[in-house]
Amino acid sequence: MKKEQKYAPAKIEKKWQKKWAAAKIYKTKEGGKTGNKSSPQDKYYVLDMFPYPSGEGLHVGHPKGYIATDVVSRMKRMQGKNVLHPMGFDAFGLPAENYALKMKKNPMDLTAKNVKRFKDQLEILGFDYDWSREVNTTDPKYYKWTQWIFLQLFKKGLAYESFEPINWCPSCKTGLANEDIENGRCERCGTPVEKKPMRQWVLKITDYAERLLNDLDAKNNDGKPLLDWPESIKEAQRNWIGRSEGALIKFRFQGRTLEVEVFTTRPDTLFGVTYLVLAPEHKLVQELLADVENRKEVEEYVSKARLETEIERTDVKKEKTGVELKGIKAINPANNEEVPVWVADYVLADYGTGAVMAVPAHDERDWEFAKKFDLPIKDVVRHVWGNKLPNEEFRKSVCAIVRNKKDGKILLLKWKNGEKWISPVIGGVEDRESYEDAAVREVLEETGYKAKIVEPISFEIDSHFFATHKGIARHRTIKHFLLETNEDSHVGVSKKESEKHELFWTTLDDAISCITHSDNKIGLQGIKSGNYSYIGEGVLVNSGQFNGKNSEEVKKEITDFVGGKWVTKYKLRDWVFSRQRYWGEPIPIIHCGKCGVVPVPEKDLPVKLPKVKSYEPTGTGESPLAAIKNWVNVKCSKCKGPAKRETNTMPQWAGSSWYYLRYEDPKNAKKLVDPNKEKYWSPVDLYVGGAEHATRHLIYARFWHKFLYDIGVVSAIEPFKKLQNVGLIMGEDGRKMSKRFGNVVNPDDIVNAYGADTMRIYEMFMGPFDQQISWSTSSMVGARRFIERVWKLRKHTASEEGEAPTGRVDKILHKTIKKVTKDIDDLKFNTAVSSLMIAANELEKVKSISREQFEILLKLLAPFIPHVADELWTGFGNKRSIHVSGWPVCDEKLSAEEKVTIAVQVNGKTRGSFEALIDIPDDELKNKALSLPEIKKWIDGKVLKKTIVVKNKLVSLVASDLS
RNA sequence: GCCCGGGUGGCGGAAUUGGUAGACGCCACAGACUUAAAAUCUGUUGAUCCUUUGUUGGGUCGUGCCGGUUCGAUUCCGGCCCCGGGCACCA
Repeated sequence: MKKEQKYAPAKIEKKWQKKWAAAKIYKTKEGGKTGNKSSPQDKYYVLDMFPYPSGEGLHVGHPKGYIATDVVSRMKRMQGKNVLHPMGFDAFGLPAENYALKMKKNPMDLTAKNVKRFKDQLEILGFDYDWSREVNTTDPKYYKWTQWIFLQLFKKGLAYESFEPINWCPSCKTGLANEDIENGRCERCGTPVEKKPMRQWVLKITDYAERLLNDLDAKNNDGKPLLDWPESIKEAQRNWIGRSEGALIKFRFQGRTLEVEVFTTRPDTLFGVTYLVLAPEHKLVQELLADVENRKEVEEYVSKARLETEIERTDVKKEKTGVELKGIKAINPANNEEVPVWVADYVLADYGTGAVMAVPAHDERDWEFAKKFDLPIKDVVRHVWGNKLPNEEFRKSVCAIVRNKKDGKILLLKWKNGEKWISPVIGGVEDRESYEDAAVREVLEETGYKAKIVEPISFEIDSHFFATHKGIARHRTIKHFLLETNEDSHVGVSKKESEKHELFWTTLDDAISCITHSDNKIGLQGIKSGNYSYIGEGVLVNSGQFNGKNSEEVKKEITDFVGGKWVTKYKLRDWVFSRQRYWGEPIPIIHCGKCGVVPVPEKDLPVKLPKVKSYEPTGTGESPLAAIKNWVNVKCSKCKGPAKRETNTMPQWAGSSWYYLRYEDPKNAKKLVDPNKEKYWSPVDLYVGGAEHATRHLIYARFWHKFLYDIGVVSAIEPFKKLQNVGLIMGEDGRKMSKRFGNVVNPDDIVNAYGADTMRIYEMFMGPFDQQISWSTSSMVGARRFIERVWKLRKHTASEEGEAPTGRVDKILHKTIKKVTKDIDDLKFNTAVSSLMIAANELEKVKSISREQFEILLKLLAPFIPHVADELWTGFGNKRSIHVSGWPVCDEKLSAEEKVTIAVQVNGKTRGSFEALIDIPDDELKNKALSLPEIKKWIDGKVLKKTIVVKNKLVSLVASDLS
């Protein structure tokens, strides 16, 4: 080794990348029976979400996840695992196609170029991918199997043609899946999505909803979760799948045989139904139309609703609209009451049955609708406060909220009874007096204000409580009212009343927070929200034989009573799988005039995507492929008669739904994956990628995997054992890195200026891996300094006959081995790097270290800074690369501390500390603590009341004054 | 609105069966080296008050806010506020 060789990353990095490639040290050994004999316990499959090679190129944020898997895979390899760490490209789909259209290039050529550029950019970072296993979703050898999976789905009835209206992006000119929509807009281009009826292929993902949901919480035999995934991703999937249980209940129509079925999660409120609502698209609307008195009005409403975009339609703030089907009445099966039937767009056609029973008293949306159209509101669930008490005295009472007409302030009473109560006007209802009269009378008596009732706010609520000031248990039935008054209507108040409480005016918000009893707040909360429906649980009233029962407990009983069915519904929709675009896998289907829909025989796969001159989307519901006559026109594979190919293509998410399996056996021409190899490698042990894939890629892949499991292609029920999210790297200005903001940092520039190793270790060090964080080039220099110090540390090594290794060095090293190993396993790279820095700092302080000791440090560093590590490693004369050497193992004996610092606290505050041998008895620690001068100072003249000793940690003394 | 994360110095962050808050790094400041600068090395670096001017020693406060449990709370409990994300007219 030359003595004063300077650290020059540019020189060593290229050199090592070539050497590694030449020596094939990262080539994965074959698994399974066909391969080596290593057992599945020795394998480790670590996977990145493969990139979508856009034309934009990389910024420093993109490789962060790849660096992490690289670190993990390198450690696992050194630990003797058979590591599979592959990389490939997801290149079909809208983004590439739109970009190609913009650039006026063929997407096929452009994709090849982008992939090349992407690979070059990845290569300079020194990753350990086994490129011999590279996959590309646009390669016919690959998409042959994507098409094959589609055929299997078709055979099982899980791929079907549908003519239902779907989401259509008028700008991208294609249909979209529910998952491709963000707040009513196309996720790609932001254009508001329209509903468009058209023929399309749909995958029945809803058949798997239950399993997709349940397996999120499944446990292994050892009680650990089957999916070691971030809770946020699991939660996002639960929300997306959106399971809810409820009842299907049939309503007959007055004077006809027709029935309508509604779905409700609240069959307990059935007696409170005051009208029925059908979605505008509901079939029955058309069927009933002939007998509807206001037919024209209804028709107009329905066609208007069809034209609305998703955004207009689902805007929560929008006022409710609807039209009554005049002359049509439905019959409530619970009490045979006739209720009107309405059409309104607040009912969604594609959830539940597209029809709902409206219970305005107990549903906010129905309440709003009923208020607007002046429909009756019938209370059937009574809100109850507190539990029934013995010997209750029953009272009907009112809670009168008085509002000042001028400034909207609310009148409250501050009670002088010593309990510090604050309440609105409350009082009992006299015999033969109405609630309304009582409210007005009480306000006048207690406050001296003449007030008028504006509206009742709630139905009766029940309150059970113990009136401490009177010493009796009470049961009140309370009704809240809103009244209005103005200051000049004050007529004075009796002395008796003014002794009881004083009056004050305050704002609505303030009133809600200062009222002392929550049963008196309900009215005010209703006024604040503008909605007086009660959606909580309670006791049934006005519900015939079910009166007095708890609403939660009575749900199934009422369902049975009316012959309803208890069912489970999901928000998850079937996966709209057709795209009317060029750049995707052709759907392997033939349409024959005689035979109908015919699957392409498996032996004819792949159905290759033909080269075309014009791949502009047509917007007609046909893809550009429809124009290629010699491709479209084929012989029917059944009857050999003239037929046409399906011209729709698959969505972007098709190829990525199974690619992880192909890495296990990338060249297999006969099978998607060899079962032995699949058994050996599956599942993926660690999967790293962005959280934005929570409800698309990760749901689709789980769905396909479960299907492949069902048809015996794969052996595990879930594809990805552990999932780790990578946090975005933002620009230095805290915004997303984007050309638009001019804050893009290019990895090539960073590597040129500082070296790949510096960029790698900095990205691992900058913060918790899964957290979003801003790039900081100035912070990164610390990483470069650290590498320089390690570089210099090599001079620190003693010559062969040098000094004997000290215990201190071994202790530092073995503690570091333990920490770094655990941290990498837990993907806490920032603290792993931090402990490596600490170790290097410590080693610098020591006079000299042995070669073996330095090599331990190098091995721990190797996953993070592979080039420097190998350069220094071979500098010591090692022949084989450090990356195929063994990972150090912590020797607990060497890493154990014999001395610890004991903290001493007096009355909970740390007042001193001392060094002590490990594990010495409590008594000795206590005595030593008491003898310290800085401690004596605090306990002199006091009585020691208690002593707490925590082994190897602290002594806590509790002392108090003598008196 | 519902659900899931999170809130710690000038900055990124560390510390979890409750036990010395601020590891590690950046920035900043001071010193060494240098004709000089850069680089490098050494040291200081939460706020505030007292003491010292023999240059140090010590007190109080401090992990979003308020309250509670405890000898002791960033950590546990109750109530709020703010930020990020998911879902949202899903009956």
